[in-house]
Amino acid sequence: MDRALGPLEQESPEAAVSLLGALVGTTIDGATVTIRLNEVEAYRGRDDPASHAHRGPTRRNQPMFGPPGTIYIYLSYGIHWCMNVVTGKEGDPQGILLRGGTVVDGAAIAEKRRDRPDHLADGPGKLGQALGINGDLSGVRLNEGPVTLSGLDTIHGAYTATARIGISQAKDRLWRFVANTSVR
DNA sequence: CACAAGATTGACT
DNA sequence: GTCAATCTTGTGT
Repeated sequence: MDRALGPLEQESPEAAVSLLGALVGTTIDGATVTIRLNEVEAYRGRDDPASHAHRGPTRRNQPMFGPPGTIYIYLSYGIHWCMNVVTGKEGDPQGILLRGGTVVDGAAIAEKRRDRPDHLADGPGKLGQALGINGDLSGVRLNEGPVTLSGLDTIHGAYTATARIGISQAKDRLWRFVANTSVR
């Protein structure tokens, strides 16, 4: 694995914190969009009822069982492509849902994809749309193709841990991490 | 094969 | 605050 992705070998709740302030990007058809992450959520496997991997491997969640640094993309509500970064040990399904961030490069491209000038990546579906991703990229490795991740080792500011959003199970686990506004 | 639910968003009242 | 859109996936018959 790319040495810069070392933090992804940790358990997903710990790795999630290292993603705050990191830069995720795509280069598709020559167009690059880069987003600084400020909101992420950790998911695990068998022990996490809210996880897509809770009931074992399926065609969809297969990438979650891959090595850290793999990306897992799924279609939410039949409409939105959402992206996860796989962490932990290969075979032990864990992932981090990228819920939000701010566009720091390629804003014109993101605005065109979103068809609006604001709210470019303040939500998992919006972030996916701004990056221009789809299911074809699920299972691809970070920094070995069109999807990049950097800045994991950067010292970031304070953050807040809250319950995850939109789930009906395991609501007591505070695995949603949001960078405090001062560091955005 | 049938069907219910879903890691969301945006428009509308 | 409320609610429809939209369709894949997973599970059960």
